[in-house]
Amino acid sequence: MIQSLKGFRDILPGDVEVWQHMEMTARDLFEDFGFKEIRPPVMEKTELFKRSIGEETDIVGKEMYTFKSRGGKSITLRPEATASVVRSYIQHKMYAVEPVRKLYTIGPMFRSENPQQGRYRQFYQINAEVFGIASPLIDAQLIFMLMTFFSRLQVKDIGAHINSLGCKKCRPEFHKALSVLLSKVGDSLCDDCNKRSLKNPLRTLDCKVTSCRNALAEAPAIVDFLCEECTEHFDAVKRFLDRQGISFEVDKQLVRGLDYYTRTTFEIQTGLLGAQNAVAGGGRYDGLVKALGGPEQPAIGFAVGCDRLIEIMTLDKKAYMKNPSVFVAALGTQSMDMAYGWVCELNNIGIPTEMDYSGRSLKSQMKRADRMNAAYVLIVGEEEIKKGEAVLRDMNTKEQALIPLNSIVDNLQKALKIRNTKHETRNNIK
RNA sequence: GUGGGUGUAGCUCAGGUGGUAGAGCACCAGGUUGUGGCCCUGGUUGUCGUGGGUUCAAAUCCCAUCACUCACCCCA
Repeated sequence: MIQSLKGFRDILPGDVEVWQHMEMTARDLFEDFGFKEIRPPVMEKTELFKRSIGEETDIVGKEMYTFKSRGGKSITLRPEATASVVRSYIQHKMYAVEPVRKLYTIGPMFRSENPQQGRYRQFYQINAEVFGIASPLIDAQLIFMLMTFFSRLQVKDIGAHINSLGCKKCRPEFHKALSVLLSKVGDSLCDDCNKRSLKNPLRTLDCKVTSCRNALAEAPAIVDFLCEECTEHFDAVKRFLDRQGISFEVDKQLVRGLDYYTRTTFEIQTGLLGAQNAVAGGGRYDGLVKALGGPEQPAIGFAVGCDRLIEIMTLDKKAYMKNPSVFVAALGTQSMDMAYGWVCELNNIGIPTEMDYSGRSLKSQMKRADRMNAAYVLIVGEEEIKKGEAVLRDMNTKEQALIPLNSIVDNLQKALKIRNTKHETRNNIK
Protein backbone atom coordinates (compact mmCIF):
# COMPACT_ATOMS: atom_id res chain seq x y z
CA MET A 1 0.00 0.00 0.00
CA ILE A 2 1.28 3.42 -0.90
CA GLN A 3 0.99 5.84 1.96
CA SER A 4 1.28 9.57 2.13
CA LEU A 5 4.68 10.98 2.99
CA LYS A 6 5.75 11.44 6.58
CA GLY A 7 4.37 14.71 7.90
CA PHE A 8 2.01 15.05 4.94
CA ARG A 9 -1.64 14.30 5.53
CA ASP A 10 -5.06 14.27 3.96
CA ILE A 11 -7.73 16.57 5.29
CA LEU A 12 -10.87 14.52 4.88
CA PRO A 13 -14.57 15.35 4.54
CA GLY A 14 -15.88 15.98 8.01
CA ASP A 15 -12.76 17.98 8.85
CA VAL A 16 -12.66 19.99 5.66
CA GLU A 17 -15.88 21.75 6.63
CA VAL A 18 -14.16 23.22 9.67
CA TRP A 19 -11.25 24.36 7.51
CA GLN A 20 -13.68 25.99 5.10
CA HIS A 21 -15.34 27.78 7.97
CA MET A 22 -12.00 29.04 9.23
CA GLU A 23 -10.96 30.24 5.78
CA MET A 24 -14.29 31.95 5.16
CA THR A 25 -14.04 33.71 8.50
CA ALA A 26 -10.55 34.90 7.63
CA ARG A 27 -11.54 36.13 4.17
CA ASP A 28 -14.58 37.99 5.45
CA LEU A 29 -12.68 39.60 8.29
CA PHE A 30 -9.59 40.54 6.32
CA GLU A 31 -11.60 42.05 3.53
CA ASP A 32 -13.57 44.06 6.10
CA PHE A 33 -10.19 45.43 7.18
CA GLY A 34 -9.27 46.35 3.60
CA PHE A 35 -7.01 43.44 2.71
CA LYS A 36 -6.89 41.96 -0.79
CA GLU A 37 -6.02 38.37 -1.53
CA ILE A 38 -2.81 37.48 -3.33
CA ARG A 39 -1.82 33.97 -4.45
CA PRO A 40 1.89 33.58 -4.97
CA PRO A 41 3.34 30.27 -6.23
CA VAL A 42 4.50 27.62 -3.77
CA MET A 43 7.98 27.42 -5.30
CA GLU A 44 10.58 30.13 -5.53
CA LYS A 45 14.25 30.46 -6.29
CA THR A 46 16.16 29.26 -3.25
CA GLU A 47 18.00 32.54 -3.12
CA LEU A 48 14.82 34.40 -2.16
CA PHE A 49 14.54 32.56 1.13
CA LYS A 50 18.23 32.70 1.87
CA ARG A 51 18.21 36.44 1.49
CA SER A 52 14.99 37.12 3.39
CA ILE A 53 14.79 34.58 6.19
CA GLY A 54 18.53 34.51 6.74
CA GLU A 55 21.24 32.04 5.91
CA GLU A 56 21.97 31.22 9.54
CA THR A 57 18.42 30.39 10.58
CA ASP A 58 17.28 26.83 11.16
CA ILE A 59 14.60 27.19 8.52
CA VAL A 60 17.10 27.89 5.78
CA GLY A 61 19.90 25.84 7.27
CA LYS A 62 18.15 22.53 7.65
CA GLU A 63 14.41 22.60 7.03
CA MET A 64 13.84 23.61 3.43
CA TYR A 65 12.77 21.35 0.60
CA THR A 66 15.37 22.44 -1.90
CA PHE A 67 16.22 20.73 -5.15
CA LYS A 68 17.54 21.33 -8.60
CA SER A 69 15.21 22.01 -11.48
CA ARG A 70 15.86 20.31 -14.81
CA GLY A 71 17.78 23.36 -15.91
CA GLY A 72 19.99 23.10 -12.84
CA LYS A 73 18.53 26.04 -10.92
CA SER A 74 18.14 25.68 -7.18
CA ILE A 75 14.46 25.95 -6.28
CA THR A 76 12.68 25.64 -2.95
CA LEU A 77 9.20 24.82 -1.74
CA ARG A 78 8.29 27.86 0.32
CA PRO A 79 8.81 27.45 4.07
CA GLU A 80 6.80 30.61 4.75
CA ALA A 81 4.85 33.15 2.73
CA THR A 82 6.22 36.59 3.53
CA ALA A 83 9.24 36.29 1.25
CA SER A 84 7.04 35.47 -1.74
CA VAL A 85 4.60 38.26 -1.01
CA VAL A 86 7.43 40.77 -0.73
CA ARG A 87 8.99 39.45 -3.94
CA SER A 88 5.67 39.83 -5.71
CA TYR A 89 5.16 43.31 -4.27
CA ILE A 90 8.51 44.37 -5.70
CA GLN A 91 8.24 42.46 -8.99
CA HIS A 92 4.92 44.06 -9.87
CA LYS A 93 5.96 47.46 -8.57
CA MET A 94 2.87 47.62 -6.43
CA TYR A 95 4.37 50.54 -4.50
CA ALA A 96 4.23 52.64 -7.65
CA VAL A 97 0.50 52.25 -8.16
CA GLU A 98 -0.63 52.66 -4.61
CA PRO A 99 1.65 53.48 -1.68
CA VAL A 100 -0.27 51.43 0.87
CA ARG A 101 -0.96 47.77 0.18
CA LYS A 102 -2.74 45.34 2.48
CA LEU A 103 -2.46 41.77 1.27
CA TYR A 104 -3.42 38.37 2.60
CA THR A 105 -2.79 34.86 1.41
CA ILE A 106 -3.82 31.37 2.48
CA GLY A 107 -1.96 28.23 1.55
CA PRO A 108 0.45 25.41 2.29
CA MET A 109 4.03 25.83 3.47
CA PHE A 110 6.73 23.18 3.62
CA ARG A 111 9.40 22.47 6.19
CA SER A 112 11.24 19.22 6.59
CA GLU A 113 11.07 18.88 10.38
CA ASN A 114 10.13 15.87 12.43
CA PRO A 115 6.38 16.00 12.88
CA GLN A 116 4.70 16.16 16.28
CA GLN A 117 1.62 17.72 17.74
CA GLY A 118 0.71 20.82 15.77
CA ARG A 119 3.65 20.41 13.42
CA TYR A 120 3.57 18.94 9.95
CA ARG A 121 5.87 19.03 6.95
CA GLN A 122 3.13 20.46 4.82
CA PHE A 123 1.24 22.90 6.97
CA TYR A 124 -1.07 25.77 6.27
CA GLN A 125 -0.80 29.42 7.05
CA ILE A 126 -2.96 32.46 6.72
CA ASN A 127 -0.74 35.47 6.16
CA ALA A 128 -1.51 39.16 6.27
CA GLU A 129 1.02 41.78 5.23
CA VAL A 130 0.85 45.55 5.15
CA PHE A 131 3.27 47.65 3.07
CA GLY A 132 3.91 51.34 3.18
CA ILE A 133 2.77 52.24 6.70
CA ALA A 134 5.40 53.14 9.26
CA SER A 135 2.96 54.28 11.93
CA PRO A 136 2.49 52.18 15.08
CA LEU A 137 -1.24 52.50 14.44
CA ILE A 138 -1.01 49.68 11.93
CA ASP A 139 0.99 47.48 14.30
CA ALA A 140 -1.80 47.72 16.83
CA GLN A 141 -4.54 47.41 14.26
CA LEU A 142 -3.01 44.26 12.84
CA ILE A 143 -2.91 42.69 16.29
CA PHE A 144 -6.46 43.87 16.86
CA MET A 145 -7.55 42.20 13.62
CA LEU A 146 -5.76 39.00 14.59
CA MET A 147 -7.41 38.87 18.00
CA THR A 148 -10.77 39.58 16.40
CA PHE A 149 -10.18 36.64 14.09
CA PHE A 150 -9.63 34.34 17.05
CA SER A 151 -12.63 35.64 18.89
CA ARG A 152 -14.85 35.15 15.83
CA LEU A 153 -13.69 31.55 15.79
CA GLN A 154 -14.39 31.28 19.51
CA VAL A 155 -10.87 30.27 20.34
CA LYS A 156 -10.09 30.30 24.02
CA ASP A 157 -6.94 30.01 26.10
CA ILE A 158 -4.86 32.37 24.03
CA GLY A 159 -2.78 35.38 24.92
CA ALA A 160 -0.88 38.01 22.99
CA HIS A 161 2.80 38.47 23.70
CA ILE A 162 4.67 41.43 22.30
CA ASN A 163 8.19 42.74 22.22
CA SER A 164 10.32 45.16 20.26
CA LEU A 165 13.53 44.18 18.55
CA GLY A 166 14.67 47.70 17.80
CA CYS A 167 16.06 48.90 14.53
CA LYS A 168 19.44 48.92 12.84
CA LYS A 169 20.32 51.99 14.88
CA CYS A 170 19.77 50.58 18.36
CA ARG A 171 20.19 46.87 17.91
CA PRO A 172 24.01 46.94 17.67
CA GLU A 173 24.17 48.54 21.12
CA PHE A 174 22.16 45.74 22.54
CA HIS A 175 24.21 43.13 20.70
CA LYS A 176 27.33 44.53 22.25
CA ALA A 177 25.92 44.32 25.78
CA LEU A 178 24.57 40.84 25.19
CA SER A 179 27.85 39.60 23.72
CA VAL A 180 29.73 40.79 26.76
CA LEU A 181 27.48 38.74 28.99
CA LEU A 182 27.58 35.73 26.70
CA SER A 183 31.33 35.55 26.69
CA LYS A 184 31.30 35.83 30.48
CA VAL A 185 28.88 32.94 31.05
CA GLY A 186 29.96 30.89 28.05
CA ASP A 187 30.86 27.85 30.15
CA SER A 188 27.37 27.35 31.53
CA LEU A 189 25.65 27.61 28.16
CA CYS A 190 24.56 24.64 26.09
CA ASP A 191 26.40 23.76 22.88
CA ASP A 192 23.71 25.27 20.73
CA CYS A 193 23.84 28.55 22.59
CA ASN A 194 27.58 28.73 22.25
CA LYS A 195 27.15 28.47 18.51
CA ARG A 196 24.34 30.99 18.59
CA SER A 197 26.32 33.48 20.60
CA LEU A 198 28.61 33.90 17.62
CA LYS A 199 26.19 33.68 14.73
CA ASN A 200 22.92 34.96 16.11
CA PRO A 201 23.20 36.03 19.76
CA LEU A 202 19.57 37.11 19.94
CA ARG A 203 18.46 33.52 19.68
CA THR A 204 20.11 32.55 22.97
CA LEU A 205 17.39 34.50 24.71
CA ASP A 206 14.65 32.00 24.04
CA CYS A 207 16.69 28.87 24.66
CA LYS A 208 14.72 26.47 26.82
CA VAL A 209 17.67 24.75 28.49
CA THR A 210 17.50 25.53 32.21
CA SER A 211 21.19 26.25 32.63
CA CYS A 212 20.99 28.78 29.82
CA ARG A 213 17.89 30.35 31.27
CA ASN A 214 19.64 30.74 34.60
CA ALA A 215 22.84 32.04 33.08
CA LEU A 216 20.90 34.58 31.09
CA ALA A 217 18.44 35.54 33.79
CA GLU A 218 20.33 38.82 34.18
CA ALA A 219 20.62 39.33 30.44
CA PRO A 220 19.94 42.82 29.22
CA ALA A 221 16.49 43.33 27.69
CA ILE A 222 16.26 44.69 24.19
CA VAL A 223 13.59 47.11 25.26
CA ASP A 224 16.12 48.85 27.53
CA PHE A 225 18.37 49.58 24.58
CA LEU A 226 15.80 50.95 22.18
CA CYS A 227 16.57 54.27 20.60
CA GLU A 228 14.21 57.17 21.12
CA GLU A 229 12.20 56.51 17.97
CA CYS A 230 11.86 52.80 18.69
CA THR A 231 10.80 53.45 22.28
CA GLU A 232 8.20 55.89 21.10
CA HIS A 233 6.97 53.45 18.51
CA PHE A 234 6.71 50.60 21.01
CA ASP A 235 4.94 52.76 23.58
CA ALA A 236 2.47 53.88 20.96
CA VAL A 237 1.70 50.28 19.97
CA LYS A 238 0.97 49.43 23.59
CA ARG A 239 -1.20 52.50 23.98
CA PHE A 240 -3.24 51.69 20.88
CA LEU A 241 -3.72 48.12 22.01
CA ASP A 242 -4.98 49.34 25.37
CA ARG A 243 -7.31 51.72 23.62
CA GLN A 244 -9.00 48.80 21.83
CA GLY A 245 -9.11 46.74 25.01
CA ILE A 246 -6.60 44.17 23.77
CA SER A 247 -4.80 42.61 26.70
CA PHE A 248 -1.21 41.62 26.10
CA GLU A 249 2.00 40.78 27.85
CA VAL A 250 5.37 42.30 27.13
CA ASP A 251 7.73 39.37 26.74
CA LYS A 252 11.38 40.39 26.76
CA GLN A 253 12.41 36.92 25.68
CA LEU A 254 10.29 36.98 22.56
CA VAL A 255 12.72 36.73 19.68
CA ARG A 256 11.62 35.68 16.27
CA GLY A 257 13.41 33.02 14.30
CA LEU A 258 13.59 34.93 11.09
CA ASP A 259 16.27 37.53 10.53
CA TYR A 260 14.11 40.13 8.86
CA TYR A 261 12.12 41.27 11.87
CA THR A 262 12.55 44.77 13.31
CA ARG A 263 10.77 46.72 16.02
CA THR A 264 7.38 45.26 16.97
CA THR A 265 7.16 41.48 17.16
CA PHE A 266 4.28 39.49 18.54
CA GLU A 267 3.12 35.98 19.08
CA ILE A 268 -0.26 34.55 20.00
CA GLN A 269 0.27 31.65 22.36
CA THR A 270 -1.95 28.89 23.66
CA GLY A 271 -1.58 26.48 26.52
CA LEU A 272 -3.47 23.76 24.70
CA LEU A 273 -0.88 22.51 22.26
CA GLY A 274 2.03 21.30 24.33
CA ALA A 275 5.36 22.48 23.03
CA GLN A 276 3.86 24.12 19.95
CA ASN A 277 2.40 27.06 21.81
CA ALA A 278 2.49 29.61 19.01
CA VAL A 279 -0.70 29.77 16.96
CA ALA A 280 0.26 32.96 15.25
CA GLY A 281 3.29 35.17 15.05
CA GLY A 282 4.52 38.17 13.23
CA GLY A 283 6.09 41.53 13.35
CA ARG A 284 7.54 44.46 11.55
CA TYR A 285 10.16 44.00 8.83
CA ASP A 286 11.00 47.50 7.75
CA GLY A 287 14.22 46.59 5.99
CA LEU A 288 13.12 43.61 3.94
CA VAL A 289 11.60 45.27 0.90
CA LYS A 290 14.81 47.17 0.30
CA ALA A 291 16.98 44.15 1.05
CA LEU A 292 15.19 42.25 -1.70
CA GLY A 293 15.76 44.96 -4.24
CA GLY A 294 12.72 47.19 -3.76
CA PRO A 295 12.47 50.73 -2.52
CA GLU A 296 12.72 51.69 1.13
CA GLN A 297 9.25 50.69 2.36
CA PRO A 298 8.10 49.89 5.88
CA ALA A 299 6.16 46.65 6.25
CA ILE A 300 4.55 44.45 8.88
CA GLY A 301 2.73 41.14 8.83
CA PHE A 302 1.75 37.97 10.60
CA ALA A 303 1.15 34.31 9.96
CA VAL A 304 -1.50 32.11 11.57
CA GLY A 305 -0.76 28.40 11.88
CA CYS A 306 -3.98 26.89 10.55
CA ASP A 307 -3.29 23.33 11.63
CA ARG A 308 -2.79 24.51 15.18
CA LEU A 309 -5.73 26.85 15.08
CA ILE A 310 -8.01 24.05 13.92
CA GLU A 311 -6.91 21.97 16.87
CA ILE A 312 -7.87 24.55 19.43
CA MET A 313 -11.11 25.60 17.76
CA THR A 314 -13.05 22.73 19.37
CA LEU A 315 -16.12 23.60 17.40
CA ASP A 316 -18.93 21.20 16.82
CA LYS A 317 -17.97 19.71 13.47
CA LYS A 318 -21.53 18.63 12.79
CA ALA A 319 -22.64 22.24 12.71
CA TYR A 320 -20.62 22.74 9.54
CA MET A 321 -21.63 19.59 7.70
CA LYS A 322 -23.95 20.16 4.78
CA ASN A 323 -26.86 17.73 4.73
CA PRO A 324 -29.04 16.88 1.78
CA SER A 325 -32.41 18.60 1.75
CA VAL A 326 -34.11 15.82 -0.12
CA PHE A 327 -33.54 12.11 -0.52
CA VAL A 328 -35.46 10.51 -3.37
CA ALA A 329 -36.40 6.94 -2.53
CA ALA A 330 -37.29 5.32 -5.81
CA LEU A 331 -38.63 1.78 -6.09
CA GLY A 332 -38.34 0.02 -9.43
CA THR A 333 -36.61 0.99 -12.63
CA GLN A 334 -39.34 3.31 -13.89
CA SER A 335 -39.28 5.32 -10.66
CA MET A 336 -35.51 5.44 -10.63
CA ASP A 337 -35.62 6.80 -14.12
CA MET A 338 -37.89 9.65 -13.02
CA ALA A 339 -35.94 10.18 -9.81
CA TYR A 340 -32.77 10.61 -11.80
CA GLY A 341 -34.34 13.53 -13.69
CA TRP A 342 -35.56 15.26 -10.53
CA VAL A 343 -32.28 14.82 -8.75
CA CYS A 344 -30.36 16.37 -11.62
CA GLU A 345 -32.75 19.29 -11.82
CA LEU A 346 -32.86 19.89 -8.07
CA ASN A 347 -29.06 19.72 -7.81
CA ASN A 348 -28.87 22.19 -10.64
CA ILE A 349 -31.07 24.76 -8.91
CA GLY A 350 -29.08 24.47 -5.72
CA ILE A 351 -31.09 22.03 -3.65
CA PRO A 352 -28.81 19.29 -2.32
CA THR A 353 -30.56 16.07 -3.27
CA GLU A 354 -29.55 12.44 -3.03
CA MET A 355 -30.93 9.14 -4.27
CA ASP A 356 -30.12 5.47 -4.08
CA TYR A 357 -28.40 4.14 -7.18
CA SER A 358 -28.58 0.42 -6.56
CA GLY A 359 -32.28 -0.32 -6.23
CA ARG A 360 -32.36 -1.25 -2.57
CA SER A 361 -35.37 -1.80 -0.37
CA LEU A 362 -37.40 1.17 0.86
CA LYS A 363 -36.35 0.39 4.38
CA SER A 364 -32.68 0.62 3.63
CA GLN A 365 -33.21 3.76 1.59
CA MET A 366 -35.04 5.35 4.51
CA LYS A 367 -32.19 4.33 6.76
CA ARG A 368 -29.67 5.94 4.50
CA ALA A 369 -31.72 9.11 4.21
CA ASP A 370 -31.88 9.23 7.98
CA ARG A 371 -28.17 8.74 8.38
CA MET A 372 -27.47 11.47 5.87
CA ASN A 373 -29.74 13.73 7.87
CA ALA A 374 -32.00 14.49 4.91
CA ALA A 375 -34.82 16.92 5.66
CA TYR A 376 -37.29 15.25 3.30
CA VAL A 377 -37.70 11.90 1.63
CA LEU A 378 -39.61 11.72 -1.61
CA ILE A 379 -41.05 8.24 -2.11
CA VAL A 380 -41.92 7.06 -5.59
CA GLY A 381 -42.94 3.51 -6.49
CA GLU A 382 -45.36 1.74 -8.79
CA GLU A 383 -48.38 2.83 -6.71
CA GLU A 384 -47.38 6.47 -6.88
CA ILE A 385 -46.83 6.35 -10.60
CA LYS A 386 -50.25 4.79 -11.04
CA LYS A 387 -51.89 7.55 -8.95
CA GLY A 388 -49.73 10.28 -10.44
CA GLU A 389 -48.67 11.46 -6.98
CA ALA A 390 -45.50 10.96 -4.96
CA VAL A 391 -45.22 10.87 -1.17
CA LEU A 392 -43.19 13.61 0.48
CA ARG A 393 -42.17 12.75 4.02
CA ASP A 394 -40.89 15.34 6.45
CA MET A 395 -38.28 13.42 8.40
CA ASN A 396 -38.60 15.51 11.53
CA THR A 397 -42.37 15.71 11.89
CA LYS A 398 -43.07 12.42 10.06
CA GLU A 399 -45.85 14.22 8.20
CA GLN A 400 -46.49 12.89 4.71
CA ALA A 401 -48.04 14.82 1.84
CA LEU A 402 -48.97 13.83 -1.68
CA ILE A 403 -47.60 15.89 -4.51
CA PRO A 404 -48.39 15.52 -8.21
CA LEU A 405 -45.64 13.93 -10.26
CA ASN A 406 -45.70 16.69 -12.85
CA SER A 407 -44.77 19.44 -10.39
CA ILE A 408 -42.26 17.70 -8.14
CA VAL A 409 -39.50 20.24 -8.52
CA ASP A 410 -41.78 23.27 -7.97
CA ASN A 411 -43.35 21.71 -4.92
CA LEU A 412 -40.05 20.79 -3.36
CA GLN A 413 -38.75 24.26 -3.98
CA LYS A 414 -41.79 25.69 -2.21
CA ALA A 415 -41.60 23.25 0.67
CA LEU A 416 -37.94 23.99 1.26
CA LYS A 417 -38.46 27.72 1.08
CA ILE A 418 -41.07 27.51 3.84
CA ARG A 419 -38.74 25.40 5.87
CA ASN A 420 -35.83 27.76 5.38
CA THR A 421 -37.82 30.83 6.41
CA LYS A 422 -38.91 28.99 9.53
CA HIS A 423 -35.25 28.38 10.31
CA GLU A 424 -34.31 31.96 9.63
CA THR A 425 -36.99 33.42 11.86
CA ARG A 426 -35.99 31.05 14.60
CA ASN A 427 -32.37 32.13 14.30
CA ASN A 428 -33.29 35.80 14.23
CA ILE A 429 -35.33 35.52 17.39
CA LYS A 430 -32.34 34.01 19.11
C1' G B 1 19.17 15.01 13.16
C1' U B 2 18.37 12.78 18.54
C1' G B 3 15.40 10.16 22.40
C1' G B 4 10.75 7.72 24.61
C1' G B 5 5.91 5.35 23.50
C1' U B 6 2.74 2.80 20.04
C1' G B 7 1.46 -0.40 15.62
C1' U B 8 -4.21 -6.56 15.92
C1' A B 9 -11.17 -5.63 11.44
C1' G B 10 -13.31 0.80 8.54
C1' C B 11 -12.99 3.00 14.07
C1' U B 12 -11.85 2.16 19.60
C1' C B 13 -9.35 -1.64 21.68
C1' A B 14 -8.94 -7.11 24.28
C1' G B 15 -5.59 -11.13 23.34
C1' G B 16 -0.77 -13.68 31.68
C1' U B 17 4.38 -17.26 31.07
C1' G B 18 4.52 -19.17 22.40
C1' G B 19 -0.38 -23.53 20.29
C1' U B 20 -1.82 -19.69 13.25
C1' A B 21 -7.35 -14.33 16.42
C1' G B 22 -11.81 -11.71 19.53
C1' A B 23 -15.33 -7.69 21.59
C1' G B 24 -17.94 -3.11 21.05
C1' C B 25 -19.14 0.43 17.42
C1' A B 26 -19.75 0.80 12.11
C1' C B 27 -21.46 -1.73 7.66
C1' C B 28 -25.01 -5.36 5.09
C1' A B 29 -29.45 -8.43 5.35
C1' G B 30 -33.74 -10.05 7.86
C1' G B 31 -37.57 -9.66 11.86
C1' U B 32 -41.70 -5.48 9.69
C1' U B 33 -43.63 -9.01 1.82
C1' G B 34 -43.49 -0.24 0.74
C1' U B 35 -41.48 3.83 5.56
C1' G B 36 -35.69 6.04 9.28
C1' G B 37 -33.91 6.67 14.66
C1' C B 38 -35.07 2.00 19.57
C1' C B 39 -34.96 -3.35 19.98
C1' C B 40 -33.87 -8.54 18.40
C1' U B 41 -31.44 -12.21 14.96
C1' G B 42 -27.85 -13.36 11.49
C1' G B 43 -23.76 -11.98 8.24
C1' U B 44 -19.14 -9.55 5.90
C1' U B 45 -14.30 -7.59 6.91
C1' G B 46 -7.83 -9.12 9.05
C1' U B 47 -1.21 -10.89 4.60
C1' C B 48 -1.88 -9.32 13.81
C1' G B 49 2.75 -2.50 10.22
C1' U B 50 6.76 -4.84 6.95
C1' G B 51 11.14 -8.08 6.36
C1' G B 52 14.13 -11.59 8.58
C1' G B 53 15.57 -14.90 12.77
C1' U B 54 14.68 -18.58 17.04
C1' U B 55 11.01 -22.75 17.39
C1' C B 56 7.58 -28.72 15.82
C1' A B 57 4.69 -24.09 16.39
C1' A B 58 5.20 -16.68 16.74
C1' A B 59 0.12 -11.51 17.25
C1' U B 60 3.18 -13.24 21.53
C1' C B 61 10.44 -14.03 21.97
C1' C B 62 14.92 -11.64 19.18
C1' C B 63 16.89 -8.33 15.26
C1' A B 64 16.09 -4.89 11.51
C1' U B 65 12.96 -1.58 9.03
C1' C B 66 8.78 1.61 8.16
C1' A B 67 4.82 4.46 9.92
C1' C B 68 2.26 6.98 13.72
C1' U B 69 2.86 9.66 18.26
C1' C B 70 5.15 12.60 22.10
C1' A B 71 9.46 15.27 23.38
C1' C B 72 14.33 17.81 22.26
C1' C B 73 15.73 21.33 18.47
C1' C B 74 13.03 25.05 15.87
C1' C B 75 8.71 27.41 14.52
C1' A B 76 2.96 28.98 12.68
